[in-house]
Amino acid sequence: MLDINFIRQNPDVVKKGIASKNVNPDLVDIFLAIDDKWKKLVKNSEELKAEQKKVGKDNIDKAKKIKIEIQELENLLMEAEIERQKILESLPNLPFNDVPVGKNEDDNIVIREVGAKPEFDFTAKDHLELGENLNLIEFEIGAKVSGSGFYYLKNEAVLLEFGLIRYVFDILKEEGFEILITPDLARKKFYTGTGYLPKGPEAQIYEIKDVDLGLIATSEITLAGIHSDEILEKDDLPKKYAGFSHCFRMESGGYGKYSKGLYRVNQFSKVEMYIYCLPEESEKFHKHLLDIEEKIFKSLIIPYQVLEMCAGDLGNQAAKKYDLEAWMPGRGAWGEITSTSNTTDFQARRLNIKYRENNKKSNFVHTLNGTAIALPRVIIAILENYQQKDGSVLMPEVLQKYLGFNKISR
RNA sequence: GGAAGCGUGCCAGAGCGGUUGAAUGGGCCGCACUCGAAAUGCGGUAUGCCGAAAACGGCAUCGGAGGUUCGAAUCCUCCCGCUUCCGCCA
Repeated sequence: MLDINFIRQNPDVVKKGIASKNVNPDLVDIFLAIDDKWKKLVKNSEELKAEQKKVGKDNIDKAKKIKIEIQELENLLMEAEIERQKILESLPNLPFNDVPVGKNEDDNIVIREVGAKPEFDFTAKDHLELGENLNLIEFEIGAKVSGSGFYYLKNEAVLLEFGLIRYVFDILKEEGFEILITPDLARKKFYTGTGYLPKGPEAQIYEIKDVDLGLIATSEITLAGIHSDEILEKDDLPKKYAGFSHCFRMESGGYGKYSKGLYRVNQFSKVEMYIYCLPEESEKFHKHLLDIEEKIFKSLIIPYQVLEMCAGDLGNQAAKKYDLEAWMPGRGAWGEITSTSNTTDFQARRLNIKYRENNKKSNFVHTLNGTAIALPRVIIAILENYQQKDGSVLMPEVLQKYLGFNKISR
């Protein structure tokens, strides 16, 4: 959510910013018009209430009449308020000035490429074939029991998932994160609060019938919720959390040739990093998150490239965002494996997360998120990059002590 | 899942229909006392919004959302959370 005062004072800056995210800049004028109307209604109704209070002490009949007037005004005020809030919540966060200009993912910038792509003297298989041959992944039973988009991991793939999680948690503890396993379900106010229902209701969240709960799409939701409606002490910042959860996404509709397999699924495991910090430090911590992501993939020896997202591909909440894409030989293309965003005070304002220094005035914190490890996609990358001519798959060296084996073969 | 109780400011804790944004104590911040400190005394100590250049004025907020009333922290309904007892389970 943007700062109302900032919009009032800098309408042109806001227009320019949201236009760069492909959002209609006229929304700003529409917002200001309704905001103006709202202000007038507030003034009128507050004056009447003050009158009512005064009069009620010695003239109850007159106060009763005022009450009726107030009710009429309050109805109008409520309408204006809902409309105003709706527009406000539809405005995306503004991109930083140094974010590349661009319309969509085609305009993202490759900052660097790290690691050498493997060269095979045989025809590389994709993870589907490897998974089947090595008895690691079962899609058909997943579809039978839970529907398409669900799968069972089997045998070494199970151990690989747990080994990766353990490995990553060791790194994150070292980097000063508090490690957590979060709930897989959260109340609606949280999965809307972090903006995961941006366009219309229930876009990609599974909701539980008859209760105010939905399956989270990422533990960003549960991590951001930890300090909602709190005022943190300045000295306690930054707060760095790394949370494991299962993630659930409906992903209804097709995504073409990459729909098959583990790349886009309805349920997966993920460790997410989340930082609450002082506004002046968020750019520093964004770099920190990107560094950790790169450290993980460097150590796993998986070739990747770092992308800086252009304004048009930033999404609703981010002021700046980097993705890591791993090389996936099975498709002969890069595939997204992490994403880290600086959401500045956009989430904090919506979730009401502030900090205060001694008795000074409080202010909104900045929040950042980044993928530490999204399991299925990393499993794809490992299977495909580490495959051998004989059909077996070697394990990254750093994982071996977590796995208890160094190779998967039949 | 059933029953009962509870939810007030940074904390503890009063208030249970009307000058109560909220007694009292603690904490914290000033000031005084002191060579300095402790103790003591005095003063201050919420947030959001609207209006004002400002001083300041107004409105809202006592878990959340509604309702009753001229008026609600106080009465009613629903929801959330906590505690205790019973049931059930890993």
